[in-house]
Order: sequence, then C-alpha cells, then structure tokens
Amino acid sequence: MAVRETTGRATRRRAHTRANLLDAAFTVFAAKGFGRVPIEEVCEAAGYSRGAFYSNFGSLDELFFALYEQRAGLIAEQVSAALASDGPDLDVPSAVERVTEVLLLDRDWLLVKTDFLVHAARDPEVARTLLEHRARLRRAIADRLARARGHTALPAVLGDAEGAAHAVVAAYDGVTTQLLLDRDGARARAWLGQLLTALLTDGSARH
Amino acid sequence: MAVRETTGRATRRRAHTRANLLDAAFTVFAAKGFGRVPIEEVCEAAGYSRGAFYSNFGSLDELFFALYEQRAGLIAEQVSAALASDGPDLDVPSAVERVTEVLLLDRDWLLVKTDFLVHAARDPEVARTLLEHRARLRRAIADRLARARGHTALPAVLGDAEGAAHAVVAAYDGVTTQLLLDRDGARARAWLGQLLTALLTDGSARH
DNA sequence: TGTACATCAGTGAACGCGCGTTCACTGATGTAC
DNA sequence: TGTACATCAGTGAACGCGCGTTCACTGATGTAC
Repeated sequence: MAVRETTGRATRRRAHTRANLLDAAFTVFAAKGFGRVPIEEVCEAAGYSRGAFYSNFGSLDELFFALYEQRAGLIAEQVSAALASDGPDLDVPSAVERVTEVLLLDRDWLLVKTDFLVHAARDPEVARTLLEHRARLRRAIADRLARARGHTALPAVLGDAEGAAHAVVAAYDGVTTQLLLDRDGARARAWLGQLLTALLTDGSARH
Repeated sequence: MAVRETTGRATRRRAHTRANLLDAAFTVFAAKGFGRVPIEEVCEAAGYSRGAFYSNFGSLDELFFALYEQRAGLIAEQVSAALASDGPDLDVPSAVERVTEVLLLDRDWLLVKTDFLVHAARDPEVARTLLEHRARLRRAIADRLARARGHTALPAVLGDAEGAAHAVVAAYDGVTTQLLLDRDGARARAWLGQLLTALLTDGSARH
C-alpha cells in the first residue's frame, strides 16, 4: 500500500490542515495535558470543525503520537547541530552549555514529552518508540564524547562513553522533573550544566 | 472546625472503607493511569458501590491527592529509616545501596508518582505539595551527608551538602524515567548506585 | 487563458453511550436503659 | 447481658451532560478540454 502522494490533487490543503491541527494540539496539550483535552478543543484552537479532525486522524491518540514524532525529531536535530558545531576536539563546557539550552528551553515540549512518558510507561509498544528516540540521542552524545577522548578524561565509575552518555540523559531527565515543578528555567539550565560538568569531568573542580 | 473523631460512633467502619478505596485506587491508578479510570472502576476493585465513594470523597482528584499524601509519607519514613540505620559516621556505598532499594523497588509507586508530577506541572498549588515533599527528602539526605563530612569529601562542583542532596534527587528522578520505560528494576538500581557514587565520591574510582 | 466538471476536504447537525452525580432507601453499628 | 432505638454508612436506580463518532451536505481545489 503506497503512501498517499503528498503532491497529487487537493492534498496541499490537507497537509496544511493536518499541520494546523498538530500545532494547535501542541499548545492545547501543553496547557491542559493530554487526556484532559476533548477533540473539540483542539479543533477550535486550530479553527476547524470536528469533522476536519476525523478526516485527518483516527483518534486523539493517533494525533498525539504524530505530534510526539514530529517534535522529538525536531529536538534531535537541534541537539545534533549543537554537538556538531565545534571542531574535531570537544570543548566540554561550551558543548554542555549549548545542549543544555536546546533541551530545557521549551517548557511546553517538556510537558508534552512527560505526558508521552506516562503513556509509554503503561504501554510497551509506545515505550519502544520513546526508547528508540532516547537511544538515538544517547548514541549521538556518546559518539561526540568518544571523539573527544584524551581531551577530557571521563570518571572511571561511569564506564565508557556509552555509560557517560547514559548519565547525561539521566541528569537531563532529573533536571526536567525539577523544572516542571518550580518553573525556574534559568536555574534548571545552570543546574544541569553543573551536574553534567560533575559527571563528565573528573570531579577535580573546574568551578 | 475540629477534625471528625476517628473513634466515635460508626466511624471505624468509615475509616476502613476509606482505606479500602485508597488501596484499590492505588492498584487501579498504577495499572491504567489517573484520568483513565472511571470512579466505578475504583469502587468495583474495592468492592463497593459508587455511593460509598461519594460518601468518602468529593471527587477522584481528592482521592488521588489523599493517596499521594499517604504513600509519599510512607516512602519518606522508609528513606529516613534507611539513612538512620548505621552509626554516626556514614558508609556511603552501603547507604546508597539501602536508599536505592527503597526508592526504586515499587514500580506502581513510580507510576502513580509520575501521574502526580504531570498534574503538579500544570497546577502550582499541587506543585507546592510535591515540592515540599521533595524538600523534606532532600533535607534528610543533606543532613546525613553533612554529618559525614570529612569521612568522604564531596566534589567541589556541587557545592555544599544541600547541593549534593539536590544532585541525589536529580539522579533518582532521571533513573526513574528510564525504569518506567525499560522496566528493568535490577539494572535501574545498579545504575542509580553508580550515578550516586560518581556524584558523591570524588570521581577517583572506588569501582 | 477560460469554463464546465469531478473530486474530495472540511462542515455541522444529530445520535447515543459512558460516566459523574444525586437521592430515597436499607440495614449495619453503636447507644441507652 | 439483652432489647429497643437512633444514626449514619453504604446501596443502587435514575437522571442528564459532555463528548466521541457518524454522515449527508457544500463548496474549495484542481483537471480536462
């Protein structure tokens, strides 16, 4: 079954509507939480009737998954860019700074991502999707760290670059939780920076 | 307004029903997620009619909050106990081991706690409750760490014992996220142990 | 380029189910004597 | 200790609203000539 041509016939309009619904859903989900939002509300925010929704998605879940995929892809690209943007040798503090900025800047995304986590935690199929995204992110980080070996030694307890990347993700998730509660973005970014520094350098100061 | 006597008249029965509803709710919420559970389902699981629910709680939210308070209190006690259970000097690895065990053993609790986080993230009033619990936990950890100063030096990047306690909580939250997704409890506990060791000791091995 | 036509995206009224909420009741639990 | 009584916890049927889903329609968009 071939994917519907995105160029043929009145399909530009369709794609446009779909994108509008996704954008509206992002805002509304972030504000109220997935599962507390009736279809009607997404449609209203996007400026369509409910029929338009059913013409584009089979259910709110389907839209939610599409939304997650879209945004997660976007973030992944931004992180890659942030990691790629200096020479072959890694400047840890500056890379940490840039990645931190990407990961913690959009509170709405953190909210939606957490909603998605809650679903994934109860549905192994959904969890697989999320785990794959995380694995991809981790690999990007690990690769970057590996390439920088010798420049900065990693603490032994964490094992190899894979282990260190794992720790980076854990720190990110931990700080995310705190940020969701206290809404202090600046502090969260500073704090994530410190944590990553503590984890990635050898504990010996660099205050 | 005095709190209703828990000993007077047919109130033992009432307290019993309330406890049954809370226990049933814990199981059902963990399985399906708060917000995906109709009142009827909690009542059925507890063996009561819906009227019994309304006789004890004003809404599912109210029950959910009561449930959170109850369980969070329980965990807090267990953590305190785990921290108190050796002499005046702190044996970091063994304390880490014990606390890790308490914090990551009950997946159902992690699920319910995450549901609660999702609500708190959108309601500052609810967030206050959760932040207070976290602050209490953090203080217990910080106190314990402070008392052990000199025994094990903390890395400078994290600042004082408060900072280190903050890091412990962040690591816990981070590992929780991973555990919710991969369901590998043993690995999560090992991993949290490593992270805490990396954060609390001075990076210099102790493999 | 202009016009007639076919298709299909999006409309919005209508339907009906699930579930929250109420309330007159019943019988279990404790009190008074 | 036993019995009559009062209270109030828990029952379950009934009500009705919110919202998911459907579908006959309209008019916007692209095609053919």
